[in-house]
Amino acid sequence: MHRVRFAPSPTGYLHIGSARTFIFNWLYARHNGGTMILRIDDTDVERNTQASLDSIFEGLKWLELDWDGEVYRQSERGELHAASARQIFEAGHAYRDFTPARVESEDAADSGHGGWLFNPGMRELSREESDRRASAGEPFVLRFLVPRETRESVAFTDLVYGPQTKATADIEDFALLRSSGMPTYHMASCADDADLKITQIIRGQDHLTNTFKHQLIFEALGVEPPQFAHLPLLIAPDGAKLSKRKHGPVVSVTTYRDAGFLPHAFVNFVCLLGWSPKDDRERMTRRELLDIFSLEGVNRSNATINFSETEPFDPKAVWLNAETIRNLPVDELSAELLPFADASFGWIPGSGPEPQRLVPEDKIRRLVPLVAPLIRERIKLLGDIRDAADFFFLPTVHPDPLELIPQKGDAAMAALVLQEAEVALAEATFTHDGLDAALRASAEKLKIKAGQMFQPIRVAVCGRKNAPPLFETLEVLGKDICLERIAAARKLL
RNA sequence: GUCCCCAUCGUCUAGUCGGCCUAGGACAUCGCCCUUUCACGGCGGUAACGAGGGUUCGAAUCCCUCUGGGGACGCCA
Repeated sequence: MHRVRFAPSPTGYLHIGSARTFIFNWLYARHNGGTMILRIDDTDVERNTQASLDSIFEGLKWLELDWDGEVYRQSERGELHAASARQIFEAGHAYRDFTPARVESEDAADSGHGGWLFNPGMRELSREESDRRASAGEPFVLRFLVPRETRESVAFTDLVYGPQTKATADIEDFALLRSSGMPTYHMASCADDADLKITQIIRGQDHLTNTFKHQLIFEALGVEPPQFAHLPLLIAPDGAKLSKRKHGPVVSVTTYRDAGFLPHAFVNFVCLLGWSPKDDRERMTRRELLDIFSLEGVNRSNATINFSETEPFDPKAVWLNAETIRNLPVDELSAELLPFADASFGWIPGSGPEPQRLVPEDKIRRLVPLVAPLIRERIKLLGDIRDAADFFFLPTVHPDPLELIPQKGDAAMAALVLQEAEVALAEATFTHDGLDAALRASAEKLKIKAGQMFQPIRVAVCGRKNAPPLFETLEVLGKDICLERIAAARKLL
């Protein structure tokens, strides 16, 4: 039986690292027919926000990842945590430390405070004195009494990193309960994992050294510790662990969503960071992913995710997204594209808090399925529709007169082409074949190359040189708009 | 500072017990082809075993040292 959990703390939006931890847990659970539990680690009341919690749920919903109904909040399980702490204390594995809290000093970790293990005098306090001071109301933290005298080391076998041991002499007396009575992360997490019968804890490698402490807690609680699998960390191009504070919105899952990533492309990309199917496969469906996922394929070294000021997304993620777009059936792609089209073209830019419609919704709705097949090979993100398809939606285009001039031609040729095009198109059937026949005949008549014929027309109707294939484009635009735009372009010459 | 982890192309990675590795794939990049533009697609190129010692007939693969990188060391999670 496999029971895994995803345990985010709601102190910021859902970021890529957390999403990956979720995905690996999810894959593990689904692959093994296990259960996936969601647990909100919200013991730090100071830093928790509802907005952050919303963002986490929103992100998971977008990724189309589910869990098995059970959602727990640590803040509602205080009694369990307290009881567990009491149990450890009564069993003699913890002691009260009445030392006042250390004041927030910046480099606490490296300013000569190196090998801190415990506060002097506190381990030795007799039970009577400890009880007396506690009942007198003196504040204390409950610390784990690391068994340095009776035991050399703590060991466990990580499912990814293999056998791990750490000398008890290197483990400090960590806190279980704060002076407020609230449990620390270590206490709450282990008490819950034990109570919820979690069998595998799959989490970031930044917890690897914490695991020795957790091992100790489980033992003190008298329960069999779960198995652990630590995942290599995701690091930024600057070499540091990915963090919201340092690297900004690019680490947020919603940033990917808003730019027009498809959920599965994102999941696919994230899976490739620190895990490999070992057979050179890169694009995988969700089905394939969960069929072949295994902790054995998880790597041990950290993975750099590439992004920069100019390219906010890892090029491989973008490629994967483009591939996914190209392989989507037109109707599905259209549905995905619709909100982006509406946001890009539907409204008058900067029309204030109550935006005004620029293009009617039904027009956008009608056009998107026609445009989708023409741009699917030309966009990498759904949001690219804004630049790739503007001329289909916007009422007017503004061609650069210089661009109307064809290769190895001049303004006179452009004028001639447009004049001829106007005549030919007025007669032509607006289908791919009809337009093909009409315009090639025109080129022949003018004794110019097909390309020279097409370029001025393309620029006239699209407003620029780079656009989807001409005939399909003209067909979607329709005769009226094409003739109108060609006439307008002629005036520019 | 103390402890832990890691180390193959720019990036993500393959490399089961050491020989089949003159190190494979993908992205990115460069070139060519296809082509009405842009894309897509096809073909090809550049590009890596951090260093030094061992062990061995033979090491990217095993051991040691160094170096480099990351992480943890909080009454945060």
